[in-house]
Amino acid sequence: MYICIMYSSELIKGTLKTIVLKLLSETKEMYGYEITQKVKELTDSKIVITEGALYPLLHQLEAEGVVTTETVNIGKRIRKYYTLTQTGNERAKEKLYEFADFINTMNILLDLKPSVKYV
Amino acid sequence: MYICIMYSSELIKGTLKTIVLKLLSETKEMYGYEITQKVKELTDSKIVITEGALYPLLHQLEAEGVVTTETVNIGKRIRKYYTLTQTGNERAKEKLYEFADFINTMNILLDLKPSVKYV
DNA sequence: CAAATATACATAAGAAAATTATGTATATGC
DNA sequence: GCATATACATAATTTTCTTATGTATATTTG
Repeated sequence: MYICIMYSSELIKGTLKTIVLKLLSETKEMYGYEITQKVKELTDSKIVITEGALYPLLHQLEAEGVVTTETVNIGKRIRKYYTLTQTGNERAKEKLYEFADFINTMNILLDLKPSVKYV
Repeated sequence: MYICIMYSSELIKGTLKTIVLKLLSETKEMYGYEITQKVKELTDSKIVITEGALYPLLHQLEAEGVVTTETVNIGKRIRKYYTLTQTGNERAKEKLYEFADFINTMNILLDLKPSVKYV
């Protein structure tokens, strides 16, 4: 499952794309399994991305020209590396900015403080 | 539409219940239309709740025993007031706590600072 | 060294939650 | 009088994720 222990799944919907774009904007090249492990590690297993959610998204991003892929043979197994295109880098920035703004709005609405800064 | 100008719809999915429960936990009694207007006002029209999203949710919450309703006649029109039950109050607290924790996790993951406090 | 677990991809059926559209009706402001 | 606001409701469709299934190689552990 996309979310494992902590959060009700409905809460997370729609953040997957933002998460993936952010990770790819930091680490030039990543493959699917690597992304799932990185998220698990960074969130202390609070957010666990499933393959059923991730792979279709990655394929969609490729179809949209947001990422390009390179398939590499690791022994007899394959590994598919994803890299952001120029469009992808802009998209990542937009998504992050949008998310930060959304958090600010939610903080005001739900009366949580302080607010998030995104520079 | 649920979201009007600012945010991509996917980002907001799943936050509606949290928003509604929070508002009801602050203002004993609210009716549907009032909730849509309050959210619009508090978010400066960045988040706009649609009837198609709100009413089914309110009905669901009633079926679950989270809220009780009271129908009042305003002239020849009806107004349906929603009030949190005891269960509902607990649910509201849980949802808010969960959301605050989720925001913290996302801040770490997306490297946004500072984090949100929920006491 | 066999079995369990981890690595690594993929897709398809179904569920959940919203969008979009439609419907009904009264009240108010210009 | 007409447009907009108030106030409810539901139904078809879409999006996005969950759950399940499938294939296959690599590594760890008892």
